[in-house]
Amino acid sequence: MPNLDKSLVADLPMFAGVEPDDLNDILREAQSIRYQKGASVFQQDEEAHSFFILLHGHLRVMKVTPDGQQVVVRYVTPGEIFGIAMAMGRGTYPATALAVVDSLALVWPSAAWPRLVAKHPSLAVNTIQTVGSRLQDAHTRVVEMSTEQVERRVAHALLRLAKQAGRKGEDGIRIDFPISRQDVAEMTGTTLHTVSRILSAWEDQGLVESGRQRISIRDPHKLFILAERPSG
Amino acid sequence: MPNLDKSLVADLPMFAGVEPDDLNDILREAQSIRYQKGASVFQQDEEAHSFFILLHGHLRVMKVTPDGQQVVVRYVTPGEIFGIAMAMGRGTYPATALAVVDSLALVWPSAAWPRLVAKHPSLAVNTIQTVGSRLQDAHTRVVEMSTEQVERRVAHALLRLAKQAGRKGEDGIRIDFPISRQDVAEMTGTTLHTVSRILSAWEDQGLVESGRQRISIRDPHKLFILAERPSG
DNA sequence: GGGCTTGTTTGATCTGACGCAAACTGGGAG
DNA sequence: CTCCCAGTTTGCGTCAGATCAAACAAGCCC
Repeated sequence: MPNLDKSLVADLPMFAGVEPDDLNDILREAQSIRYQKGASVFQQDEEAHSFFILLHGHLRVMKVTPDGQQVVVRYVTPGEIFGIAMAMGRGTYPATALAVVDSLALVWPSAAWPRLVAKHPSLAVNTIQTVGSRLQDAHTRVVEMSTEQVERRVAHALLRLAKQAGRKGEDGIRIDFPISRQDVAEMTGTTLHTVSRILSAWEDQGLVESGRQRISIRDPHKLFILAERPSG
Repeated sequence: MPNLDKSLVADLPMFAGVEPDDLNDILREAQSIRYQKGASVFQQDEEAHSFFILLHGHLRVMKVTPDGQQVVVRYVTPGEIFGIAMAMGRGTYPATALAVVDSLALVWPSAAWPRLVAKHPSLAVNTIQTVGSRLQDAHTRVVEMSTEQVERRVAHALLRLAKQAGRKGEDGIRIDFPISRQDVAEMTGTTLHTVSRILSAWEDQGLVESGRQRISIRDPHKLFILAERPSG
């Protein structure tokens, strides 16, 4: 993995507790690959040949049902490890990852994983924490889907997006990659029509400002109230 | 951990690749504790003082929302590790675990985890796989909640219960612990009323046979068809 | 810059499932 | 054996949100 600023990578949670020398050893086996906007990084059910760390850009991870419906599992933000299907004991990827903007990732062959983990036990510990926190997120989402109605689910989704990919601008916190009504619908288990109606209503109230594949949160606090309040 | 048949424990997936001597080392730090039906093993938001392996019985793991609604996260079956909040980097349990029948578990202090993992790297590898497979399950559930309507969600839930806690009887596959309509509702994000209606209909069609806190699947194949078919 | 594609808005209608309410029943406690 | 309670069944009215349908707009390509 030539010509890459290691100081950035060294601070990632995945490499916490890893000595600089060991880090070099780990990075030596990786290559960096660019993905153009719209390109797929890996496909659902494809053999899990590699695992990755995102350096730049944003990915959408989604699952497709047998009858063609899509569900957005999550968005990957820089610094995150992803595609670790092999480490989780699977032979294939459980979902598809797509670059929503031009992106750059470190890529290791899955075959390197057992060796790396054996040599650098911190990796295993950090991976447990990473996967564990994703499990929490997934459970949170199950709880939301079970108990909240659509408007609040959308509010929660937007707040989450703002936290992990929000960029402060003059019109509030803007989600830093193109995202459509359809995408939000696939994150919250509803339809683009309903999302559109909700965003229109929020726009009238001055809560958000949005357009074609673009959402900014003007009033995060009010949105938060709306997300938490049983019926507000 | 005195007087326990180690041969049973040795075959658990969590201890795959662990040498017998090492296993003794691990088990030495555990104690076994009994939980009466209805007793809580740990509580949501409580400090994560211990982690566990279930030896006998069944636990219901659930989350409670701020406004008091419950969601069943999963049922724990014998052989499974649970309560590993600490390993996942959390200080408190994210959910409550309740014994639905008299149960028996091995219990380790959470403080022992780092030491055990450091000494027996297989534990970390196995834990990643365990947590990973739970993450898959959770994502599957999110997809179901997003794309399927209630009847199919209930069908999937029952099939899953049958697979992990089914006991063959004369009236089909019976779920091996007391489970109410309310419980099924909390697993599928619906109400006990709707579950009751669905089960009644299925009973008329000879798909299931059920009663007070008791469900048997008479015709798993037809139920499976119903669960998978877009509109059957 | 004109046309086309892709995403968005908004209206009208329909319905699955929820909420409420009330009756019913299995099985344990005394 | 009877009472009682928790769990279950079932009917009915209602509504959040899906579905269907159509017009509309922002970019992008040529």
